[in-house]
Amino acid sequence: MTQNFPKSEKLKSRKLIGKLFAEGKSISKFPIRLVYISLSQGEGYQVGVSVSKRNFKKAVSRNRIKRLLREAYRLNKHILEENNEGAYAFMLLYQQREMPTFEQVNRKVKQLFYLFLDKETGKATVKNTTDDV
RNA sequence: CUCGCAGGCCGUCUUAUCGCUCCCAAAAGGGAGAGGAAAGUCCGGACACCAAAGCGCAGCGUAGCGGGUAACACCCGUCGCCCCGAUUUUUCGGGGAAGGACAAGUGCAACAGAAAGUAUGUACAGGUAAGGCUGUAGUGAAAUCAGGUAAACUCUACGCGGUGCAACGCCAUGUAAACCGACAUCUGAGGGUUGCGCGUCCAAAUCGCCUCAGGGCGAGUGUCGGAGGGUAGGCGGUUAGAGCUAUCGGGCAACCGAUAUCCCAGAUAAAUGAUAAGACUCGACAGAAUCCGGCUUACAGGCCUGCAUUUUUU
Repeated sequence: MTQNFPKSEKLKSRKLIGKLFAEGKSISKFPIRLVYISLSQGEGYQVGVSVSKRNFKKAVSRNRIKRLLREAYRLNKHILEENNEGAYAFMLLYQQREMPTFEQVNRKVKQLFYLFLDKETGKATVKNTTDDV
């Protein structure tokens, strides 16, 4: 399985991001929220991350959390690729005021991905979401 | 060695695995990758565009003298002033600041005092035709002294055009075409223009018909508004520069010159990270966004230099 995060998987189009927030569905596993939308063309995932300036005034803190979110995606994206072949745009949002550890972010992102698979594919996932500690 | 003041410097490190951005390479692979403040956006520039890049007013900035610089409100030197310490009849050392003009006008001034700016008129003495007319006393920093005050208005001198890389250039493209309304067509609708004014600039094309000869109507053209309908991508600008380091020379210094050497982030929903292990003094403030020079603010801990001070030893 691959654990890289090349440019082609980064959500870059301003237009697509606008569409994502306007029309996308969302699932939440506090303090992280996943907004996603199915893409009609292309394949694979395009992923962006975001932290509100309101919750973290300092750029250093926002950078830190965005890096943790990207890292969590990179290490867990095999969960998505093994179970779903569609094309999606993702936006991961961090919605708390406290600085998390990598382990906290990693766990929540994993849970979110399983929730996403349940919802989109309907099939039972390999792992249960609740006992994942 | 103790405590204090001033100035300067550094600002976690090492290894492994998995990643990110840029560059080199056909590939394998290799190389580089946040700060002293990257911050606040407060000054000064470079660079780019804008019409008369014109003038006046307004507005803003600066303020001993000399120097440095691309430039400055910054830096250096120096004079005067103020404060502290030593010395004592004059110096030395350290520190501080927003240091042009109150003899143009206006304003302001605690306490004391009869009276504090159009000045006032107590006591004693002197003097007069008469009178605070004169002196002294008294209050106060100051009592017609050309009073004080310009981090008060103001005045003087000098300087300042505006907007900022979301500038700007190129490619792609729909502020499109068609439609409706109003106004105008050189006696000009309207537009451009920095806060205002003046000035200046841009701006349409005429044709047909009717006529009582003034003009009228229509088409075209132009402008404004309505409605309609998008894009929001790519490349350049964009990192080799008032550049870094070293040596020598000039200068009290800021700084300048010469030679050698090095290439040192370049992202764009936006790279520089994650995990594991280890070390120690246990890691603060904090993330480049066109680029430089300053200022200001934030900052755990550590180091160095100078001055003063206390103590010990020789």
